[in-house]
Amino acid sequence: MKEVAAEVGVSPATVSNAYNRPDQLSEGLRRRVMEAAGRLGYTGPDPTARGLRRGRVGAIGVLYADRLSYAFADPAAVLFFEGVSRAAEEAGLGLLLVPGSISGRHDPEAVRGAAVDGFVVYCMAEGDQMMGAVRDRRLPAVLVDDPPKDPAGDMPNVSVDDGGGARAAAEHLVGLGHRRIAVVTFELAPRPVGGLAGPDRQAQTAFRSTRLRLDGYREAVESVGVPWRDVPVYECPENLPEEGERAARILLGMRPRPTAILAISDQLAFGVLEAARGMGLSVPGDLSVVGYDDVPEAARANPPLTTVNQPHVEKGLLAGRLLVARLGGGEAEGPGPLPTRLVVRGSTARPARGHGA
Amino acid sequence: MKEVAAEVGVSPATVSNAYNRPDQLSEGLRRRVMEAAGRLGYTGPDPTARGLRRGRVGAIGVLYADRLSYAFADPAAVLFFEGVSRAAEEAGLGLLLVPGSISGRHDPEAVRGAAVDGFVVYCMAEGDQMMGAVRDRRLPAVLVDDPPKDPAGDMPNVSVDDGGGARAAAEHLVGLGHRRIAVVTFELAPRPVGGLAGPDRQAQTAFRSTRLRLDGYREAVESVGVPWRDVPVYECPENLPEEGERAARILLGMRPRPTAILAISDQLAFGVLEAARGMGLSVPGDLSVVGYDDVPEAARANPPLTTVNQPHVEKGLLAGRLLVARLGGGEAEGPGPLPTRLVVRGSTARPARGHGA
DNA sequence: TAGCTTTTCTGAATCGATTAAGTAAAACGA
DNA sequence: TCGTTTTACTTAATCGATTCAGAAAAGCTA
Repeated sequence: MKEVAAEVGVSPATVSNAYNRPDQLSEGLRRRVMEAAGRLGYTGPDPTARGLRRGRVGAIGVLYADRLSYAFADPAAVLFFEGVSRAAEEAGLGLLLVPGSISGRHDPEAVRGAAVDGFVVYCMAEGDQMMGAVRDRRLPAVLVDDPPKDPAGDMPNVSVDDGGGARAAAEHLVGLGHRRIAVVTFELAPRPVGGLAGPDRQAQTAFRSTRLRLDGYREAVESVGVPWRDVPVYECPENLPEEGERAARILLGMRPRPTAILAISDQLAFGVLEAARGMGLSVPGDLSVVGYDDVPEAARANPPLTTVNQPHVEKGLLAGRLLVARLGGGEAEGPGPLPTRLVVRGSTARPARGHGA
Repeated sequence: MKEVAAEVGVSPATVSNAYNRPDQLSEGLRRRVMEAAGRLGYTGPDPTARGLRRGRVGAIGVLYADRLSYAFADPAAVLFFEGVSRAAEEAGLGLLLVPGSISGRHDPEAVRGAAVDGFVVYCMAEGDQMMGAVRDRRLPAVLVDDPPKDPAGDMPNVSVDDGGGARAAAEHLVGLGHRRIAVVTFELAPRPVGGLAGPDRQAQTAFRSTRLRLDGYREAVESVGVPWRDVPVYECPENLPEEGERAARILLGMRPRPTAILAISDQLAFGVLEAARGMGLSVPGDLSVVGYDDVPEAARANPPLTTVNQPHVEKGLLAGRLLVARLGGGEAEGPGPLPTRLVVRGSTARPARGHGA
């Protein structure tokens, strides 16, 4: 910029104005500045320097608890990102993806070094050290799905009615007459091992939305007199269809065999469907399956998956807009929990006779 | 930082060293600095200021031609991002998503303002003005899939064997005996209208990989004596299953009806499958369908989709690593075209009698 | 034409760090 | 004990812009 100023014979301040407030200088000079800039290959103010001086870098960070590559493998997370990116776009901001873990190690370093104006914190376990790092940055932040227990900070949050959605899913099954129900869930807490999760393990559930869903399932089955301890819960170490398949093969190998499976995500449900196919079980004839998320693929699955819709994109959009509002100095508060909705498709039906009660 | 320095009674340089080169000062002082920092709520050097001084901000930008929300809606793009994010993670860098279009307007502004150390340019049309903006930034950049015609810059690229993959797909169909083949493609050039694309429109194809695929199809069908003009090509304005469905309904309404459809992406192929279902056509009995990309859902589709596998994640990983190498000052060159591979599943078969020739 | 406002541009401080070069003190070798 | 190396810090320049408080020039009014 100094060079451009020298070339035109004006002060750097003027060049800066040429870019940032064209009304502050005469039309002719502005043209000359731009022309000289073009000649010297200057494309405008350096984003970093501008960021430093202005105190805003023009980007919002999305903090994801795990490795970024996991996030991209999860269609629900991707839908959420889509929403956030839309909000960022509206505000003309960039979107920096900030991993909570780097090469497998959980490390708040990325949070400290992220050049952003604020954070959208997604999918963070309660009490995660990452939250401390976010707070320390003293930047506006919006929490999604998992508001931490300590409400010390003034961070607003956006969440969905996870409990209600899960309850609706389970009520649908018990309403159809299912009594032998099994649950396939993803990580209950960071660094999971996988396998059947007894009461102890379930009590460790660190993700709020996960706990809410499990509680929702529980309420529904207990409401028809099925004790929760009779409902096997299989914890998958990763939210992948292959893991869901493995879990389902184990659950479906139990006797008496479950007549229905509640999967805590569509990804896992797809695996359950695959397992049923592989074991020669027809869905929904021999087995009913309910997913969670209602990702686009759910409608195209074979059979079309009954699942719980949650407004992922809207969730991201609202979280993003909320952050943008906070960036602007507002004290905007998060909306109440977003609605979830059971979508009945072709993967659920009454249990075959003799299996129900 | 100045405050911390004052608190401890040392110079700011020492505080900086405490964070960046702990070996430069005594253990005791370092502890005192850290302790004072904690007391004053200082979390370490400001990323922006550090970026300015060091000339590196610790982030790489992924430039996507369209709106970010479109990118997230495309599973292939998401897989690519996954690869790039993995490379970024390896190098301890952040990932900034840079939209080529903001609220629908194609605008290189985001490129100018992106605080990054380099770009991975994905899916850019040839001759896009965006490329000029990237070049002007004079940052290392890696081109993916669509190297622009002018090889003026020294930007390396990573691409896949799109022509070969497409040819294999079409050869598979003609090998099965199909002669009435139709093509469903996504945008041929920016700002598409959609509809049947005649030779004129096809000649405008601005995305290199798209043209390579179309050419691959063409070679294969012409090799068995079918003139390319007899192959209807339907251009969808967006890469969405719904668009593929609409396209297929139109193509399948033509008489004589095509016995096979080549879809240029799996997303579109899913729509084709849906259209066939809706029209009471069995796949592969009445209609064969081949996709492109081999996204995870392809294997789970009903029927499992025959498609062309391309290593999306690896492509992103290589592009990311290449950029990282360039960032380090290396002159690393891109690998040759990555292989594509036809994956035959359940959506293709010999045409029903009487429809072939 | 004097006095006043407006327009157009400049000077200089500032944002928050990094880093090469330099200095004072401590440790070391002979 | 003197010269030399090492250790532990500091000084001051720099990264590339923004922005506020003026100053000079121009335009306007009466």
